This record gives sequence, C-alpha cells and structure tokens, in this order.
Amino acid sequence: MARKRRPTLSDVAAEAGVSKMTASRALRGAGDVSKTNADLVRTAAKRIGYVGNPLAASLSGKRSGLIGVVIPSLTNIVFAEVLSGIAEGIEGSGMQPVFGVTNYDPDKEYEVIRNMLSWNPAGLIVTGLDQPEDTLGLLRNAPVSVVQIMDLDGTPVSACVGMSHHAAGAAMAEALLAAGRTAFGYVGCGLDRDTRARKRFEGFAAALARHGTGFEATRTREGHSTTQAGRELTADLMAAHPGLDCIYYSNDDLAAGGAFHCIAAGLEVPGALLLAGFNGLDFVESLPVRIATSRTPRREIGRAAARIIVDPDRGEDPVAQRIVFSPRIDLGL
Amino acid sequence: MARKRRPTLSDVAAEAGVSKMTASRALRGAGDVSKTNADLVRTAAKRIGYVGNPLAASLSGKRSGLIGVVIPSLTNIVFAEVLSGIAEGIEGSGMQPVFGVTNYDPDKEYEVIRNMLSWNPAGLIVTGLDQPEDTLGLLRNAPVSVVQIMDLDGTPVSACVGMSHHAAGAAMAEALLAAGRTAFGYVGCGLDRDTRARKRFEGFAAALARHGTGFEATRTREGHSTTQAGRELTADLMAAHPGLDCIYYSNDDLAAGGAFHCIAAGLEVPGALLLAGFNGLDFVESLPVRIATSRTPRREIGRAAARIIVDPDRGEDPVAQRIVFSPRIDLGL
DNA sequence: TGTGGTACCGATACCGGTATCGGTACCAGT
DNA sequence: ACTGGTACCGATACCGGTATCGGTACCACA
Repeated sequence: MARKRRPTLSDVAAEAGVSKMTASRALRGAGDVSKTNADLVRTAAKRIGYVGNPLAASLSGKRSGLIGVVIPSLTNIVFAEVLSGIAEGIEGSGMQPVFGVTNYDPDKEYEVIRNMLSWNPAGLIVTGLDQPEDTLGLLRNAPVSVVQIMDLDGTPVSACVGMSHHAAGAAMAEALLAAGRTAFGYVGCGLDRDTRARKRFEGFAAALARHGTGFEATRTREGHSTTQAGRELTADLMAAHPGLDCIYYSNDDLAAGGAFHCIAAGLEVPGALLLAGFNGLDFVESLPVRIATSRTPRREIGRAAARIIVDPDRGEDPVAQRIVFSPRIDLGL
Repeated sequence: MARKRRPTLSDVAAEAGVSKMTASRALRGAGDVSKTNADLVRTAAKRIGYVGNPLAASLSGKRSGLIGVVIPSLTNIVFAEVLSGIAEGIEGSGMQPVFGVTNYDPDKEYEVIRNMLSWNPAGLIVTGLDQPEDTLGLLRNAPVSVVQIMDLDGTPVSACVGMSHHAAGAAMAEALLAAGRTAFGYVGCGLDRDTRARKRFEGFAAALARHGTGFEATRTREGHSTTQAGRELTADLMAAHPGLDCIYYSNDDLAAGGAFHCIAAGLEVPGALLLAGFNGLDFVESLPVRIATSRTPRREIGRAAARIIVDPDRGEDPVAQRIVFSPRIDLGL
C-alpha cells in the first residue's frame, strides 16, 4: 500500500489557513504570532500528525539539533555511563546525541570529529585534552561549542568538564601512604593510548617520590583493561615481588582481576595486600574483598557537558567554562 | 577572527570550472562525468578542503546517512557492546549511528523512535520484538529499513537478528540437569521490564517441567541488575533454602554477585552450588570460582544488524531477513 | 487629521545539496 | 548528408524548513 507522504509544514499551514511562515513561528514558539493563530496552527499540526523535519530545520537554521560525542571506547562501561549522562542532560531539549568511537586511535579520532563536524552539530563533546595538533585545529576552528570531558590536566580548547587525573593519582598515593602502606606495585593496561591513566600513574609516582619512595615494580600490557589481564598481571607481579603490600591499578577492572587472583591464591586482602583501582564502578562494592578506589562522577560529567551545549544562556561571551569534579577516595577499609 | 565559511559544492564547482551538478556527480562517483572532469573536481575539492554537507544531501536525496539505534540501557555493558558492533558494522559506509535510550520504558521508546524517524534515517535498529502496538505501527509505516535485534521469540516487523531467549533458557536447564543438578533456585532483576530475561526464565522453567521438576525458590527484585543485588538476593535465597545445588540468574552480573556471596560465605562453587548466568561477559572467565553462562554474540549481532541496513544489495524485495544466533553454553566445569 | 508605534503576517530568498530532463558534441552507420 | 546513438553537461526545480524584510491594521497621541 502506498504510504502517505508525511505531512510538511506547508500542509499544516494550509490546514490552519495561514502562511508557512506563521505556522513555523507558531510551532517554534517564536514571537509575532497572535494567540488565535498559534492555537489554530497547533491544533492543525496535531490533527494531521505533523512531525517537524529537523534535517530541513538544520539546513536552514544553520545549526542542527545534533550533538556529537566522541569517545575512545564503548566497551569500557565508564564511557557508556558518560554517554548515559549526556543522554540525560539533553533530555527534553529535542537534541540528538550521535556518537563516534575512536578506539584510542588519534587518526580515527580526527576522522570521526571531521565527519561529525560535517553535520554541523550544535556542539561537540570530545574525550580528553590531549588531541594532536591537527585535531585541535579542527576543534578550534569549528563553529560549534566544544566541550572536552574527563580531563583537566592541560589546556582546553574551550569548555571543559572533568577532573585532574594527576591529582587523583597523587591523592590516592597520599591516602595509601597515610594508611601505612610502604611497598608499592603498579599494574596497568593500554598506557600507551590512555593518557589519563598515564597521568594518574604519574601523579601517584610523583606523590610517592615526595615521600621519598617509589614503585618497587610495575606490570603493564597493551590492549584494553580486562579483569583477566588484571588477574594475570597481578599473579605475575606478586610472584616476582611477594613483599608488596599495595598495588595501584590503572582502573577498577584490573583491580578486580587482582582481587580475584588474591582470592584464588589465598592472599589476604586488604590486610596483607591492599589493592587500589580507579573509577568506583558499582561492582566494587559487592566484591568478596574490599578494594580501594576513586569514585568518579561519570554520569554527572556527561550531564554537565550536555548542559553546556544545550543551554544557550550562560555566558554569551566566549568565556570557556571549566567544571571541576574531584573523585572521592574510598579505601574500603 | 572571522572564521571562513566552509566551502560548498558550488565553490568546488567554480574552482574546477564545471557546474555544481557535475561536481556533485564526480564526488559521488555517479555516472555521466568524463574522467578529465572527475579528476578536476576531485583535486579541486581536495585543494579547497571541501567536506560535503550530509544535511543538505539528506534533505535533497530523501534519505539520510543516519542510523537510529534504540536500546533500553547504556549502563548495561551488553548494549554498549551491541552499539560497538554496530559502529563496526557501518565502518566505512559514511553513515552515522545515533542512539536513543529508553530505560525499558515503552512510552519513552515510542517517543525515541518517533523522534528518530523525524530525521528520516536510512535505518532503525531497535531492541526486542515486544513493542506495544502503537510503536509497532510506527515501525511498520516507517519508510526505512527496520531491524529488530537481540530476540527471535515473536514476530518481527521486518528484519531481525538475535537469538531465542526461550530456547537459551531451556538449553541451560537441560545442560544443568545433565550435569546432575536437582535443586534449582532462580534470581532475577527487573523481570517486569526485561522481557528477554523473562523468556529465558520461562524457557528454563519449561525445561525443568519437562523433566518433572521446577524451581524450588525464586528471588526477584525490580530495578536493574547489579552484582550487589545478585549478592544480596543470593544470600537471602540460600539462607532460606540451603539445600539448593544450582541457581539460575537472569544474567552474569547477578551471577557474579552470587559468586561473591558464596566466596564470602565459604560456599563451595561449583561443587556444592552451581551458579548459572547469561551473556558470557568477559569478567566471568577471571572470577575466582567458575560459573556457568551462555555466551551471546553481542558484537556480532550489532554488526549483522548494521550490515543489513548498510548493504542495499541483498534482497531488493522486502523479504525480511532473519539472522539467527545461538548462545553457546559454558558450564565452567 | 496626521504621525508614530506596535502587533502581526506573509512573500521571497535562501540553506547546500540531488533528481530530472533537455541539450550539445561527436561518431558510426547508411 | 542524414539519422541515431552514446557520452557528457548544466539549467532548473525541488527537498522542507527559517531569516529577513516590507507590508497592513489598528490604536494612541499630538
């Protein structure tokens, strides 16, 4: 059966007996429409089941209702939660999030951003501050609001919401030192790609150094973080350095893997060995042993970033906003 | 500084000394362009840094390069992985995935789908087969290819890629019975919303019934699945029914929580108590105790769904495709 | 009675592409 | 020389909205 063409603004206008322009204004709630006509248009639209065409509106209005989100990975629940927060943040604004995944690949990132820009979105939310120069150029020249998220250690292109990973690493080190730990190990994955994990590592190491100590041993691996990797690296690390009393992980997944190893190996956690992760993922709470972690407000970050783009009000002038979150440390003791 | 207007097709045409139309054809690789002009246009485009405007192309060409993806949740890693698979599947097709999250709310789902359709995307990927009638109407009348994913138990609107959850539940029950288990318990979350989990439960129960048995006890809770919930519900269940030798969970997260409880409570797993989840999430492998699970090809499902939309070739006629996956059971013994 | 506002409305010109269709050039066949 | 293809090209009309700007009514005020 022939599917009916979907009604356009002209149809609404005809139905309401006004001009296209008046219909457009009425539907958008723009000014210069009499109450009578506005009602007429609205009911007409409802009657014929009119749904606006954002494509046309975007093309005409110079700005689309699209929000581009660039994240390194979806498999990492952290970014999925950020996305979730973004979805919450734009709720009711009529905007659509579109995402691109870079797999921590700078070239892919450049492509993704370029591609997104071609849709001329209302805004772009990109992860991190450490893009290569050409990507930064793209972002700086983009005629859209750019929000960089998750990180604060660096110079943002414009707005920025996140936390200092360097500080987070340092804070965890301080807390662990204060808890009496003395022999530190480190386990990380994908440090070559994940600059934020690296910043945490550096912050942690710097704090240790300030206290006249350092990591006794580290185990790192390429590829992305899995509990399995955490388990294996921990086993390896502890076999070589049984004297460690604390391991810092690049994130909770690895730390959980560490916990699993310890349980299987009969190592007492956190008594003999304290494990510290990062992110404060939900499952940490229900682990059979307690581990330390830094809780990060992922959803809030997403929400805040989305709002910056959605809200036109705050600061018409190009004062770049900077929203700072601080992870909360939980030693789990 | 005044940002330069981004170059349009007309600019390219002017630069190449041909008409807009010829430039358009050349860039799209459509026919009717001499090799000479095609090269001219391509180099001109490169020279002035032309990037097409998909918005305009979509408006004009009647079909956008957008693919709408409707999923119930992002927090659940399973859907994040599906999304990931979709992103892989459309790789290189120049399409953009846009997503909408429904939080398992049918009304929200209706809204999200409606909203997505307004962008008239090339295709729509929606989760599940059990939409309410009005939503189905929306999908059936949509002038786009619709792919329903994750489920097979029901009547798809058109294409469909996924697995039978009823069968998956039944298969797991058979496997557990074959492994000699006799006293079954069940733990689930959000069954009111999650129809697929419910189908697994029903399939499992039906299989038990065929063998003249059934669940001795069940513990369910609203809200979404977390390891914490799994841990609590398991503790509760085992306290009341210490004689159980097998628990079926609505998914791996809950099952992991169950495992954590058992470890903490000193229950021998899987010897005394066998835990069975669903999904085959990565972390299952590294758990300190082995649990059973059904591995689902989430990424493949996403990829397959994306391909159905991306590829115009297969079946010009509206033969609805149906791609069947079967989860693979791993008892972890 | 004129004059200036204010409120509202709609014609028209885009936005940046693509579909369509009618040329023009050039060559082969007769 | 005439006809019919084939290959290629570009003018024009959209796609479905919004920005802009010039009306028209109508009222208040001088």
